[in-house]
Amino acid sequence: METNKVTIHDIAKSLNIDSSTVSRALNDSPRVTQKTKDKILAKAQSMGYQRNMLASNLRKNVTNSIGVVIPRISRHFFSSVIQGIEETAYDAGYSVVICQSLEELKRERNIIQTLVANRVAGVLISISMETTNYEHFQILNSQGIPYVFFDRHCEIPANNNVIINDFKGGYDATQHLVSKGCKNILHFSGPGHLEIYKNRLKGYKKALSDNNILFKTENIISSKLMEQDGKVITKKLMDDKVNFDGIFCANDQVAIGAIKYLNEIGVKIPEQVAIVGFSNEPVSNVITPSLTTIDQPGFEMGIKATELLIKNIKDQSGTLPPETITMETNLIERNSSQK
Amino acid sequence: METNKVTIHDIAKSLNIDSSTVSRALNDSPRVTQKTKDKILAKAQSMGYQRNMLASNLRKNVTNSIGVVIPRISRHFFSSVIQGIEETAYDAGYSVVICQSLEELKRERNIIQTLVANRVAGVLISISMETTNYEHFQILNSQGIPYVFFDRHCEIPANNNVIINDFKGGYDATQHLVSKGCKNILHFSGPGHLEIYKNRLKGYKKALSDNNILFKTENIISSKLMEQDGKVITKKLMDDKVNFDGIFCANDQVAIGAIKYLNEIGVKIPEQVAIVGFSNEPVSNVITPSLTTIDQPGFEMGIKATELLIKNIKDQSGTLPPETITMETNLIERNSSQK
DNA sequence: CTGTTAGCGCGTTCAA
DNA sequence: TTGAACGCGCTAACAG
Repeated sequence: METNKVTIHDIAKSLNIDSSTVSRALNDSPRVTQKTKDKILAKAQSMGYQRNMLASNLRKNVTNSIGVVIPRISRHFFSSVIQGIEETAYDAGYSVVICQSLEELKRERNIIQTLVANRVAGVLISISMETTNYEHFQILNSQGIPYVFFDRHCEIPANNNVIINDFKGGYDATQHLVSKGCKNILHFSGPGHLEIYKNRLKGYKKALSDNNILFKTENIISSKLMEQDGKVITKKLMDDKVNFDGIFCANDQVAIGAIKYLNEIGVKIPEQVAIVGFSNEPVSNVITPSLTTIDQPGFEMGIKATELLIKNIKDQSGTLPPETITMETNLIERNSSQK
Repeated sequence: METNKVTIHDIAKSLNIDSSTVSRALNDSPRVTQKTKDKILAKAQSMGYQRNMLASNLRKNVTNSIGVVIPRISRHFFSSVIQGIEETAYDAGYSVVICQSLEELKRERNIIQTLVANRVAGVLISISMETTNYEHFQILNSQGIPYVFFDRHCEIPANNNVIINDFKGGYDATQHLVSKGCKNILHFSGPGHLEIYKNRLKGYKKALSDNNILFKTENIISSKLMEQDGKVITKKLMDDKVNFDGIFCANDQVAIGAIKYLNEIGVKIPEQVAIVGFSNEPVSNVITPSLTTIDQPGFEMGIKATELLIKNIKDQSGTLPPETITMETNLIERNSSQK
């Protein structure tokens, strides 16, 4: 047990040089001759040396981990973002620690604390639905830990953000429904304090006004956008015999709930009712007539966010200006002929 | 910048005691009076002390992280397992590092190396489809790092495993199809070297023989079980006009591929054809007549595996006998009346 | 370019 | 029960 006890001192001793030179060589410092570097690397290899990351971390007071804070890993959108994060981070030599807030502010605070205590190199954050104040992120500033918001960002402009063009997404979704002949379009919206849902709503309003359709407040139905919400909302709509010919859903969960409920009660979704969600895979498996989705590029978003974060981590001066990257959605119209 | 520089020395100094006593108190050692303990804890609180995990890790030569090695995070089954892992680990004070092998042996080896170098407290593993030898896991033994296989385990019995009763799952699936009247049931199986697929196949064979149905080798179609495989296989079957009245799919991906292809070419899946997969959510969203699934308890599996791992981490003696926990699947018959 | 020296902050010996 | 002292393995500062 416990083999691998080779330290830089061992390899220094066997080469009659100093351990600090070995350290420099292993870190590819320019302050070592290529010749001695080669010698040291060869020796290290042959002795089966492996750097003790714990000691290295302590000395540098930082780890090679990137913390990721998301509401839920099981949401398809987030797991595809993580796919992008993982690949980018892995290639750059970082490992990824994933933490779920489960949409609770309390947990989110806790997670940030833990990540700071573990001296992560940087943090990627998509805030929870409960998050209305952002004080807990200040600790990252005070500790000099760079961070990037993605998707669910906060309205503070002085941050690094990688976000979706939610306004255009909402606009496209609504415009699509209008062009399909819908006159009375409902919007299942999210919590009013989250930027992304505010912007999707703005897009919805703009598309209506551009088409000379009157905006009605009662057509906006806000919820936490869980699948269950979709069911409950749709049930109430049907029970109340509310008149509508289109729904623009602000996310996939609520859309799935709505479709499932309609299926359950045996209501055939007519061609002219279209449901537009904001994430790909899960909705695409729910077969309805004329289903169209506004897909978010989750994977690419993960890559962009990680690249931006790493750029900030690598930056020595700490004076990089805050940056906001906006990504576009894709409207995907599905074949309505499938049964 | 860089506030929080409170160390055990600072709090020792302000109390006129030694830092070692503070260390003991903070670790709740029995070798400190309750009175001084209280005093120290109060002071630590008021000074805003936070343990430096990096230093602690170095000294103990182990972190409080659990490594998880899985093929793909975006597979629904794995993300539900992770949900269980996360919750259990979090409650026990561990953080979770997720690593994806992407079904590549090379990456899997690499990951194990990295986890060892980072001195994780333990590892949870579901092996890749390429993994046919298990030497790279020996390094965990030699370093004294406990590990547990879940779902995709290897045939080595002297390990900790949390597995599905795949034999019974395969049996139940096949029996279900037979009882629905199927006489000629195909089986979409996985790589022959993986235990789980071998066992599902055994269950299939047993159910056939119990029903006096002749087993035919040509009814077994093996692949890597990706969605694309399901499409390709089904296309070939249809093109070749192969005669069958039921399919037992060894996972959800391949089932989705099959169903999607049939949808694409406009073939209505007749009532007597049932497709049985091995994971829940994604398939449940694919609406077909008489779809039945054999659900795996992913979340519970994550909990069990993590509990077993933590038990092994906590064990000082290192002589805990290997343990194998078997979990049962649930056959879920879906309402075939939905269109 | 290389060697010397000095910790990072904690946990654990050994003494008292 | 507490204190003193040491070192985990590495890197950074300062010499030369």
